[in-house]
Amino acid sequence: MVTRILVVDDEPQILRAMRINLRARDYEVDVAADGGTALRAAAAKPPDLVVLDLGLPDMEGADVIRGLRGWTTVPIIVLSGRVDSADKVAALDAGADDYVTKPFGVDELLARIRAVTRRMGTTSDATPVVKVGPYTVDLSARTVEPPDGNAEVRLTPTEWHLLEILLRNPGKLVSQRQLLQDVWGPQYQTETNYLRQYMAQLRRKLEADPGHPRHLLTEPGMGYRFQP
Amino acid sequence: MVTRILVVDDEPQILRAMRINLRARDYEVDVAADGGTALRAAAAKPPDLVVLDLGLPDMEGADVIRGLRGWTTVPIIVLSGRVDSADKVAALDAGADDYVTKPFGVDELLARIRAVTRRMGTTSDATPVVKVGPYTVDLSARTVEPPDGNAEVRLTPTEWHLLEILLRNPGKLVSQRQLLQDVWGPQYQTETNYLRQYMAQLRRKLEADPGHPRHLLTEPGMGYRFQP
DNA sequence: ATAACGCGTAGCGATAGTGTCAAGATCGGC
DNA sequence: GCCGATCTTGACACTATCGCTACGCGTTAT
Repeated sequence: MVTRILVVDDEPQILRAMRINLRARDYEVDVAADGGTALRAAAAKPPDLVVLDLGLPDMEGADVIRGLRGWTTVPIIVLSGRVDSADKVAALDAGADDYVTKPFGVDELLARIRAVTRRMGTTSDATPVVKVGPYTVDLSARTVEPPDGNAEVRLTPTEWHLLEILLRNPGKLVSQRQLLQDVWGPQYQTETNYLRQYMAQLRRKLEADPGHPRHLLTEPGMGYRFQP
Repeated sequence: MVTRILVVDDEPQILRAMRINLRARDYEVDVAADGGTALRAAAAKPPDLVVLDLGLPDMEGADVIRGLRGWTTVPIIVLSGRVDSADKVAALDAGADDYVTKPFGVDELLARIRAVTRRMGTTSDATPVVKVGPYTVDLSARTVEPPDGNAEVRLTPTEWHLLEILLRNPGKLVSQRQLLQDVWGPQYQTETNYLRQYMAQLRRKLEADPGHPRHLLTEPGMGYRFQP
Protein backbone atom coordinates (compact mmCIF):
# COMPACT_ATOMS: atom_id res chain seq x y z
CA MET A 1 0.00 0.00 0.00
CA VAL A 2 1.28 3.42 -0.94
CA THR A 3 1.50 6.14 1.69
CA ARG A 4 -0.01 9.41 0.54
CA ILE A 5 1.68 12.51 1.95
CA LEU A 6 0.29 16.03 1.81
CA VAL A 7 3.06 18.65 1.89
CA VAL A 8 2.06 22.18 2.86
CA ASP A 9 4.58 24.98 2.30
CA ASP A 10 4.43 28.45 0.80
CA GLU A 11 7.86 28.32 -0.86
CA PRO A 12 7.61 26.72 -4.31
CA GLN A 13 11.19 25.51 -4.38
CA ILE A 14 10.78 23.65 -1.11
CA LEU A 15 7.60 22.06 -2.39
CA ARG A 16 9.52 20.98 -5.48
CA ALA A 17 12.41 19.55 -3.49
CA MET A 18 10.11 17.69 -1.12
CA ARG A 19 8.08 16.26 -3.95
CA ILE A 20 11.17 14.96 -5.69
CA ASN A 21 12.68 13.51 -2.53
CA LEU A 22 9.49 11.84 -1.38
CA ARG A 23 8.55 10.51 -4.80
CA ALA A 24 12.01 8.95 -5.00
CA ARG A 25 11.10 6.98 -1.83
CA ASP A 26 7.87 5.79 -3.42
CA TYR A 27 5.55 8.03 -1.50
CA GLU A 28 2.55 9.53 -3.22
CA VAL A 29 2.75 13.31 -2.85
CA ASP A 30 0.13 16.05 -2.88
CA VAL A 31 1.07 19.67 -2.29
CA ALA A 32 -0.61 22.83 -1.05
CA ALA A 33 0.79 26.35 -0.77
CA ASP A 34 -1.46 27.74 1.95
CA GLY A 35 -3.68 26.65 4.82
CA GLY A 36 -7.02 26.93 3.05
CA THR A 37 -5.83 24.89 0.10
CA ALA A 38 -4.35 22.34 2.47
CA LEU A 39 -7.60 21.82 4.35
CA ARG A 40 -9.58 21.46 1.12
CA ALA A 41 -7.00 19.07 -0.34
CA ALA A 42 -7.02 16.94 2.80
CA ALA A 43 -10.81 16.77 2.76
CA ALA A 44 -10.92 15.86 -0.92
CA LYS A 45 -8.21 13.20 -0.78
CA PRO A 46 -7.51 12.21 2.83
CA PRO A 47 -3.72 11.75 3.12
CA ASP A 48 -1.94 9.24 5.34
CA LEU A 49 0.46 11.90 6.61
CA VAL A 50 0.69 15.70 6.56
CA VAL A 51 3.95 17.64 6.49
CA LEU A 52 3.04 21.17 7.50
CA ASP A 53 5.28 24.22 7.32
CA LEU A 54 4.39 26.97 9.76
CA GLY A 55 4.32 30.59 8.70
CA LEU A 56 1.77 30.18 5.93
CA PRO A 57 0.46 33.35 4.31
CA ASP A 58 -3.22 32.88 5.10
CA MET A 59 -3.58 31.06 8.42
CA GLU A 60 -1.95 30.46 11.77
CA GLY A 61 -0.24 27.10 11.90
CA ALA A 62 -2.12 26.00 14.99
CA ASP A 63 -5.41 26.75 13.25
CA VAL A 64 -4.48 24.53 10.32
CA ILE A 65 -3.70 21.75 12.77
CA ARG A 66 -6.98 22.23 14.59
CA GLY A 67 -8.81 22.36 11.27
CA LEU A 68 -7.46 18.93 10.46
CA ARG A 69 -7.86 17.51 13.94
CA GLY A 70 -11.51 18.46 13.86
CA TRP A 71 -12.29 15.45 11.73
CA THR A 72 -9.20 13.32 11.22
CA THR A 73 -6.45 11.70 13.25
CA VAL A 74 -3.95 11.74 10.38
CA PRO A 75 -0.36 12.17 11.65
CA ILE A 76 1.00 15.70 11.29
CA ILE A 77 4.69 16.61 11.17
CA VAL A 78 5.32 20.32 11.59
CA LEU A 79 8.27 22.13 10.03
CA SER A 80 9.26 25.53 11.32
CA GLY A 81 12.04 28.06 11.34
CA ARG A 82 11.10 29.21 14.83
CA VAL A 83 13.11 27.68 17.62
CA ASP A 84 10.97 29.26 20.29
CA SER A 85 9.81 26.65 22.76
CA ALA A 86 6.34 28.18 23.05
CA ASP A 87 5.70 27.64 19.34
CA LYS A 88 6.57 23.99 19.63
CA VAL A 89 4.34 23.51 22.66
CA ALA A 90 1.44 25.27 20.93
CA ALA A 91 1.75 23.17 17.78
CA LEU A 92 2.13 19.88 19.63
CA ASP A 93 -0.77 20.59 21.95
CA ALA A 94 -2.92 21.61 19.00
CA GLY A 95 -2.51 18.08 17.76
CA ALA A 96 0.78 17.83 15.87
CA ASP A 97 2.72 14.60 16.19
CA ASP A 98 6.22 15.92 15.61
CA TYR A 99 7.98 19.25 15.28
CA VAL A 100 11.16 19.72 13.24
CA THR A 101 13.11 22.98 13.26
CA LYS A 102 14.78 24.27 10.13
CA PRO A 103 17.34 23.79 8.88
CA PHE A 104 16.92 20.03 8.95
CA GLY A 105 18.48 17.20 7.03
CA VAL A 106 16.33 15.48 4.46
CA ASP A 107 17.30 12.11 5.87
CA GLU A 108 16.17 13.19 9.32
CA LEU A 109 12.77 14.20 8.02
CA LEU A 110 12.50 10.91 6.17
CA ALA A 111 13.38 9.03 9.35
CA ARG A 112 10.72 10.92 11.27
CA ILE A 113 8.20 10.16 8.54
CA ARG A 114 9.11 6.50 8.84
CA ALA A 115 8.79 6.65 12.64
CA VAL A 116 5.32 8.17 12.46
CA THR A 117 4.02 5.94 9.69
CA ARG A 118 5.47 2.85 11.35
CA ARG A 119 3.23 3.46 14.35
CA MET A 120 0.40 4.35 12.01
CA GLY A 121 0.57 0.98 10.30
CA THR A 122 -0.51 -0.86 13.44
CA THR A 123 -3.35 1.54 14.11
CA SER A 124 -5.75 0.79 11.30
CA ASP A 125 -8.82 2.02 13.17
CA ALA A 126 -11.33 1.93 10.32
CA THR A 127 -14.41 2.05 12.49
CA PRO A 128 -15.97 5.28 11.35
CA VAL A 129 -19.55 4.07 11.85
CA VAL A 130 -20.83 3.10 15.29
CA LYS A 131 -24.27 2.35 16.68
CA VAL A 132 -25.24 4.28 19.80
CA GLY A 133 -28.50 2.73 20.85
CA PRO A 134 -31.00 3.46 18.10
CA TYR A 135 -28.77 6.00 16.38
CA THR A 136 -26.11 5.31 13.76
CA VAL A 137 -23.11 7.60 14.12
CA ASP A 138 -20.68 8.10 11.25
CA LEU A 139 -17.53 9.68 12.61
CA SER A 140 -15.91 10.50 9.28
CA ALA A 141 -19.05 11.94 7.70
CA ARG A 142 -20.06 13.68 10.93
CA THR A 143 -23.63 12.47 10.70
CA VAL A 144 -26.10 10.91 13.11
CA GLU A 145 -28.74 8.76 11.43
CA PRO A 146 -31.92 8.63 13.51
CA PRO A 147 -34.24 5.62 13.50
CA ASP A 148 -37.50 5.97 11.59
CA GLY A 149 -39.75 8.57 13.05
CA ASN A 150 -37.16 10.15 15.32
CA ALA A 151 -36.08 13.70 14.89
CA GLU A 152 -32.75 14.58 13.33
CA VAL A 153 -29.79 15.08 15.66
CA ARG A 154 -27.20 17.82 15.30
CA LEU A 155 -24.00 17.97 17.35
CA THR A 156 -21.72 20.93 17.93
CA PRO A 157 -17.97 20.70 17.20
CA THR A 158 -17.09 20.23 20.85
CA GLU A 159 -19.73 17.55 21.24
CA TRP A 160 -18.32 15.73 18.20
CA HIS A 161 -14.81 15.89 19.56
CA LEU A 162 -15.83 14.49 22.91
CA LEU A 163 -18.04 11.80 21.41
CA GLU A 164 -15.35 10.75 18.96
CA ILE A 165 -12.84 10.02 21.71
CA LEU A 166 -15.32 7.89 23.59
CA LEU A 167 -16.48 6.02 20.48
CA ARG A 168 -12.90 5.28 19.44
CA ASN A 169 -12.44 3.44 22.73
CA PRO A 170 -15.52 1.25 22.87
CA GLY A 171 -16.04 -0.37 26.23
CA LYS A 172 -12.91 1.19 27.64
CA LEU A 173 -12.77 3.73 30.41
CA VAL A 174 -11.44 7.10 29.29
CA SER A 175 -10.14 9.20 32.15
CA GLN A 176 -11.47 12.67 32.78
CA ARG A 177 -7.92 13.94 32.43
CA GLN A 178 -7.47 12.52 28.96
CA LEU A 179 -10.83 13.78 27.74
CA LEU A 180 -10.16 17.28 29.02
CA GLN A 181 -6.65 17.32 27.60
CA ASP A 182 -7.68 16.11 24.17
CA VAL A 183 -10.74 18.33 23.78
CA TRP A 184 -9.82 21.51 25.64
CA GLY A 185 -6.03 21.30 26.01
CA PRO A 186 -3.56 20.46 28.75
CA GLN A 187 -4.33 23.49 30.91
CA TYR A 188 -7.94 22.41 31.40
CA GLN A 189 -7.15 19.06 33.01
CA THR A 190 -9.10 19.84 36.17
CA GLU A 191 -12.15 21.62 34.73
CA THR A 192 -14.43 18.65 35.20
CA ASN A 193 -17.51 20.85 34.97
CA TYR A 194 -16.97 21.04 31.20
CA LEU A 195 -17.22 17.29 31.02
CA ARG A 196 -20.39 17.21 33.07
CA GLN A 197 -21.89 19.91 30.89
CA TYR A 198 -21.14 18.27 27.55
CA MET A 199 -21.76 14.70 28.62
CA ALA A 200 -25.23 15.82 29.71
CA GLN A 201 -25.80 17.39 26.28
CA LEU A 202 -24.66 14.25 24.48
CA ARG A 203 -26.94 12.12 26.59
CA ARG A 204 -29.85 14.46 25.98
CA LYS A 205 -29.31 14.07 22.24
CA LEU A 206 -28.39 10.40 21.99
CA GLU A 207 -29.81 8.51 24.95
CA ALA A 208 -33.41 7.32 25.07
CA ASP A 209 -33.55 8.14 28.79
CA PRO A 210 -30.91 10.80 29.52
CA GLY A 211 -31.41 10.33 33.24
CA HIS A 212 -30.45 6.66 33.03
CA PRO A 213 -27.87 6.42 30.24
CA ARG A 214 -27.18 3.00 28.77
CA HIS A 215 -24.27 3.79 26.46
CA LEU A 216 -22.57 6.95 27.69
CA LEU A 217 -21.73 5.87 31.21
CA THR A 218 -20.13 7.69 34.13
CA GLU A 219 -17.49 5.99 36.21
CA PRO A 220 -17.50 8.18 39.32
CA GLY A 221 -14.13 9.56 40.23
CA MET A 222 -12.46 8.11 37.15
CA GLY A 223 -13.97 9.06 33.82
CA TYR A 224 -16.50 8.08 31.19
CA ARG A 225 -17.11 5.01 29.08
CA PHE A 226 -18.95 4.26 25.83
CA GLN A 227 -20.80 0.98 26.14
CA PRO A 228 -21.79 -0.38 22.68
CA MET B 1 -5.45 6.52 35.00
CA VAL B 2 -1.88 7.42 35.79
CA THR B 3 0.78 7.34 33.10
CA ARG B 4 3.95 5.59 34.16
CA ILE B 5 7.17 6.96 32.67
CA LEU B 6 10.57 5.29 32.79
CA VAL B 7 13.39 7.83 32.65
CA VAL B 8 16.82 6.54 31.66
CA ASP B 9 19.83 8.82 32.15
CA ASP B 10 23.29 8.42 33.62
CA GLU B 11 23.46 11.85 35.22
CA PRO B 12 21.87 11.78 38.69
CA GLN B 13 20.96 15.46 38.73
CA ILE B 14 19.05 15.14 35.48
CA LEU B 15 17.20 12.14 36.83
CA ARG B 16 16.32 14.16 39.89
CA ALA B 17 15.10 17.14 37.88
CA MET B 18 13.03 14.96 35.57
CA ARG B 19 11.48 13.10 38.44
CA ILE B 20 10.44 16.31 40.15
CA ASN B 21 9.08 17.88 36.99
CA LEU B 22 7.14 14.83 35.90
CA ARG B 23 5.78 14.04 39.35
CA ALA B 24 4.50 17.60 39.55
CA ARG B 25 2.44 16.83 36.43
CA ASP B 26 1.01 13.73 38.06
CA TYR B 27 3.03 11.21 36.11
CA GLU B 28 4.31 8.14 37.86
CA VAL B 29 8.08 8.04 37.47
CA ASP B 30 10.60 5.22 37.52
CA VAL B 31 14.27 5.84 36.87
CA ALA B 32 17.29 3.89 35.64
CA ALA B 33 20.90 5.00 35.29
CA ASP B 34 22.09 2.60 32.60
CA GLY B 35 20.79 0.43 29.80
CA GLY B 36 20.81 -2.89 31.61
CA THR B 37 18.90 -1.50 34.56
CA ALA B 38 16.47 0.14 32.19
CA LEU B 39 15.67 -3.09 30.37
CA ARG B 40 15.17 -4.95 33.64
CA ALA B 41 13.02 -2.18 35.10
CA ALA B 42 10.85 -2.08 31.97
CA ALA B 43 10.35 -5.84 32.15
CA ALA B 44 9.44 -5.77 35.82
CA LYS B 45 7.04 -2.82 35.64
CA PRO B 46 6.08 -2.13 32.01
CA PRO B 47 5.95 1.67 31.62
CA ASP B 48 3.56 3.61 29.39
CA LEU B 49 6.40 5.72 28.02
CA VAL B 50 10.22 5.63 28.03
CA VAL B 51 12.41 8.74 28.04
CA LEU B 52 15.85 7.54 27.01
CA ASP B 53 19.07 9.52 27.13
CA LEU B 54 21.72 8.38 24.66
CA GLY B 55 25.32 8.04 25.72
CA LEU B 56 24.76 5.56 28.52
CA PRO B 57 27.85 4.03 30.14
CA ASP B 58 27.09 0.38 29.42
CA MET B 59 25.20 0.12 26.14
CA GLU B 60 24.68 1.77 22.80
CA GLY B 61 21.46 3.75 22.68
CA ALA B 62 20.20 1.93 19.61
CA ASP B 63 20.71 -1.39 21.39
CA VAL B 64 18.59 -0.27 24.30
CA ILE B 65 15.85 0.70 21.87
CA ARG B 66 16.07 -2.62 20.09
CA GLY B 67 16.10 -4.42 23.45
CA LEU B 68 12.77 -2.81 24.27
CA ARG B 69 11.29 -3.15 20.80
CA GLY B 70 11.93 -6.87 20.95
CA TRP B 71 8.89 -7.37 23.14
CA THR B 72 7.02 -4.10 23.59
CA THR B 73 5.61 -1.26 21.50
CA VAL B 74 5.85 1.25 24.34
CA PRO B 75 6.54 4.78 23.01
CA ILE B 76 10.19 5.88 23.31
CA ILE B 77 11.38 9.49 23.36
CA VAL B 78 15.14 9.83 22.89
CA LEU B 79 17.20 12.63 24.40
CA SER B 80 20.65 13.35 23.05
CA GLY B 81 23.38 15.93 22.97
CA ARG B 82 24.42 14.89 19.48
CA VAL B 83 23.01 16.98 16.70
CA ASP B 84 24.40 14.69 14.03
CA SER B 85 21.71 13.73 11.62
CA ALA B 86 22.96 10.15 11.34
CA ASP B 87 22.41 9.58 15.05
CA LYS B 88 18.82 10.73 14.81
CA VAL B 89 18.15 8.51 11.82
CA ALA B 90 19.70 5.52 13.58
CA ALA B 91 17.65 6.02 16.74
CA LEU B 92 14.38 6.65 14.91
CA ASP B 93 14.86 3.68 12.62
CA ALA B 94 15.74 1.48 15.59
CA GLY B 95 12.25 2.15 16.86
CA ALA B 96 12.26 5.47 18.72
CA ASP B 97 9.17 7.63 18.39
CA ASP B 98 10.76 11.01 18.91
CA TYR B 99 14.22 12.52 19.19
CA VAL B 100 14.96 15.67 21.18
CA THR B 101 18.37 17.35 21.11
CA LYS B 102 19.85 18.95 24.21
CA PRO B 103 19.57 21.54 25.44
CA PHE B 104 15.78 21.41 25.41
CA GLY B 105 13.08 23.24 27.34
CA VAL B 106 11.21 21.29 29.96
CA ASP B 107 7.92 22.49 28.54
CA GLU B 108 8.88 21.23 25.12
CA LEU B 109 9.63 17.77 26.46
CA LEU B 110 6.35 17.78 28.35
CA ALA B 111 4.50 18.78 25.18
CA ARG B 112 6.16 15.95 23.26
CA ILE B 113 5.24 13.53 26.03
CA ARG B 114 1.65 14.69 25.77
CA ALA B 115 1.74 14.33 21.99
CA VAL B 116 3.04 10.77 22.17
CA THR B 117 0.72 9.64 24.94
CA ARG B 118 -2.26 11.28 23.26
CA ARG B 119 -1.72 9.12 20.19
CA MET B 120 -0.98 6.14 22.36
CA GLY B 121 -4.29 6.45 24.19
CA THR B 122 -6.29 5.96 21.02
CA THR B 123 -4.22 3.17 19.56
CA SER B 124 -3.16 0.81 22.30
CA ASP B 125 -5.46 -2.15 22.16
CA ALA B 126 -3.04 -4.67 23.63
CA THR B 127 -4.75 -4.78 27.00
CA PRO B 128 -3.43 -7.04 29.71
CA VAL B 129 -6.34 -9.04 31.11
CA VAL B 130 -6.23 -11.09 34.27
CA LYS B 131 -8.60 -13.82 35.30
CA VAL B 132 -9.80 -13.67 38.90
CA GLY B 133 -11.74 -16.85 39.30
CA PRO B 134 -14.71 -16.66 36.95
CA TYR B 135 -14.26 -12.94 36.31
CA THR B 136 -12.08 -11.39 33.62
CA VAL B 137 -10.47 -8.15 34.78
CA ASP B 138 -9.09 -5.62 32.30
CA LEU B 139 -6.98 -3.12 34.18
CA SER B 140 -6.53 -0.56 31.41
CA ALA B 141 -10.17 -0.56 30.34
CA ARG B 142 -11.30 -0.71 33.95
CA THR B 143 -13.80 -3.46 33.26
CA VAL B 144 -14.79 -6.65 35.04
CA GLU B 145 -16.36 -9.17 32.69
CA PRO B 146 -18.71 -11.51 34.54
CA PRO B 147 -19.29 -15.08 33.39
CA ASP B 148 -22.58 -15.77 31.62
CA GLY B 149 -25.55 -15.20 33.86
CA ASN B 150 -23.70 -13.43 36.63
CA ALA B 151 -24.47 -9.88 37.54
CA GLU B 152 -22.26 -7.03 36.43
CA VAL B 153 -19.53 -5.89 38.79
CA ARG B 154 -18.65 -2.27 39.48
CA LEU B 155 -15.61 -1.19 41.48
CA THR B 156 -14.93 2.17 43.08
CA PRO B 157 -11.69 4.09 42.39
CA THR B 158 -10.10 3.00 45.66
CA GLU B 159 -11.07 -0.61 45.03
CA TRP B 160 -9.51 -0.45 41.55
CA HIS B 161 -6.33 1.06 42.92
CA LEU B 162 -5.94 -1.65 45.52
CA LEU B 163 -6.82 -4.45 43.13
CA GLU B 164 -4.44 -3.15 40.50
CA ILE B 165 -1.45 -3.37 42.82
CA LEU B 166 -2.26 -6.93 43.77
CA LEU B 167 -2.90 -8.02 40.19
CA ARG B 168 0.36 -6.48 38.98
CA ASN B 169 2.20 -8.77 41.40
CA PRO B 170 0.57 -12.12 40.68
CA GLY B 171 1.44 -14.80 43.22
CA LYS B 172 3.67 -12.42 45.14
CA LEU B 173 3.10 -11.18 48.67
CA VAL B 174 2.46 -7.45 48.91
CA SER B 175 3.06 -6.00 52.36
CA GLN B 176 0.36 -4.05 54.15
CA ARG B 177 2.73 -1.13 54.39
CA GLN B 178 3.25 -0.98 50.65
CA LEU B 179 -0.45 -1.26 49.89
CA LEU B 180 -1.35 1.47 52.36
CA GLN B 181 1.39 3.75 51.11
CA ASP B 182 0.50 3.31 47.44
CA VAL B 183 -3.24 3.72 47.83
CA TRP B 184 -3.67 6.12 50.76
CA GLY B 185 -0.27 7.79 51.06
CA PRO B 186 2.77 7.59 53.31
CA GLN B 187 1.02 8.84 56.46
CA TYR B 188 -1.47 5.96 56.46
CA GLN B 189 1.08 3.16 56.74
CA THR B 190 -0.42 1.81 59.96
CA GLU B 191 -4.14 2.15 59.23
CA THR B 192 -4.59 -1.54 58.52
CA ASN B 193 -8.32 -1.25 59.10
CA TYR B 194 -8.63 0.41 55.70
CA LEU B 195 -7.09 -2.66 54.12
CA ARG B 196 -9.45 -4.99 55.93
CA GLN B 197 -12.35 -2.82 54.86
CA TYR B 198 -11.53 -2.72 51.16
CA MET B 199 -10.21 -6.25 50.85
CA ALA B 200 -13.54 -7.41 52.22
CA GLN B 201 -15.37 -5.37 49.60
CA LEU B 202 -13.20 -6.76 46.81
CA ARG B 203 -13.81 -10.30 47.98
CA ARG B 204 -17.54 -9.65 48.22
CA LYS B 205 -17.52 -8.51 44.60
CA LEU B 206 -15.04 -10.94 43.06
CA GLU B 207 -14.90 -14.10 45.14
CA ALA B 208 -17.46 -16.88 44.79
CA ASP B 209 -17.33 -17.47 48.56
CA PRO B 210 -16.14 -14.23 50.22
CA GLY B 211 -15.72 -16.04 53.53
CA HIS B 212 -13.20 -18.46 52.02
CA PRO B 213 -11.29 -16.50 49.38
CA ARG B 214 -9.38 -18.46 46.76
CA HIS B 215 -7.59 -15.65 44.92
CA LEU B 216 -7.39 -12.64 47.22
CA LEU B 217 -5.55 -14.22 50.11
CA THR B 218 -4.55 -12.89 53.51
CA GLU B 219 -1.08 -13.53 54.84
CA PRO B 220 -1.65 -12.86 58.55
CA GLY B 221 0.61 -10.23 59.99
CA MET B 222 2.30 -9.57 56.67
CA GLY B 223 0.05 -8.56 53.82
CA TYR B 224 -2.07 -9.82 50.95
CA ARG B 225 -1.48 -11.95 47.87
CA PHE B 226 -3.27 -12.42 44.57
CA GLN B 227 -3.32 -16.08 43.62
CA PRO B 228 -4.11 -16.50 39.89
C1' DA C 1 -6.53 -20.27 81.04
C1' DT C 2 -6.38 -15.77 79.83
C1' DA C 3 -4.79 -11.85 77.80
C1' DA C 4 -3.20 -9.71 73.50
C1' DC C 5 -3.28 -9.34 68.86
C1' DG C 6 -4.88 -9.44 64.12
C1' DC C 7 -8.65 -10.02 61.06
C1' DG C 8 -13.51 -9.75 59.16
C1' DT C 9 -17.87 -7.27 59.48
C1' DA C 10 -21.21 -3.61 60.31
C1' DG C 11 -22.66 1.17 60.69
C1' DC C 12 -22.40 6.25 60.50
C1' DG C 13 -21.46 11.24 59.45
C1' DA C 14 -18.81 14.03 56.24
C1' DT C 15 -17.52 15.02 51.80
C1' DA C 16 -16.07 14.85 47.20
C1' DG C 17 -18.10 14.01 42.77
C1' DT C 18 -21.95 14.31 39.76
C1' DG C 19 -26.25 15.96 37.29
C1' DT C 20 -28.74 19.93 36.39
C1' DC C 21 -30.26 24.61 35.68
C1' DA C 22 -29.27 29.18 34.41
C1' DA C 23 -26.95 33.18 32.97
C1' DG C 24 -22.95 35.72 30.93
C1' DA C 25 -19.37 35.74 27.17
C1' DT C 26 -17.95 34.84 22.35
C1' DC C 27 -18.27 33.87 17.89
C1' DG C 28 -20.04 33.91 13.20
C1' DG C 29 -23.52 34.92 9.59
C1' DC C 30 -26.93 37.84 7.62
C1' DG D 1 -24.65 46.13 14.04
C1' DC D 2 -27.98 42.75 15.23
C1' DC D 3 -29.24 37.96 16.20
C1' DG D 4 -28.76 32.97 17.01
C1' DA D 5 -25.79 29.30 18.16
C1' DT D 6 -22.10 27.74 20.82
C1' DC D 7 -18.95 27.95 24.35
C1' DT D 8 -17.83 29.40 29.15
C1' DT D 9 -18.71 29.95 34.01
C1' DG D 10 -21.12 29.77 38.39
C1' DA D 11 -24.24 27.77 41.71
C1' DC D 12 -26.90 24.17 44.10
C1' DA D 13 -29.07 19.80 45.59
C1' DC D 14 -28.38 14.89 45.64
C1' DT D 15 -25.88 10.58 45.93
C1' DA D 16 -22.21 7.24 46.42
C1' DT D 17 -18.04 6.84 48.29
C1' DC D 18 -14.75 7.60 51.79
C1' DG D 19 -12.69 7.99 56.31
C1' DC D 20 -13.35 6.43 60.72
C1' DT D 21 -15.10 3.99 65.05
C1' DA D 22 -16.68 0.00 67.13
C1' DC D 23 -17.55 -4.90 67.95
C1' DG D 24 -17.11 -10.13 67.61
C1' DC D 25 -14.24 -13.92 66.70
C1' DG D 26 -10.32 -16.86 65.96
C1' DT D 27 -5.30 -17.48 66.73
C1' DT D 28 -1.15 -16.91 69.18
C1' DA D 29 1.66 -15.78 73.05
C1' DT D 30 2.37 -15.70 78.07
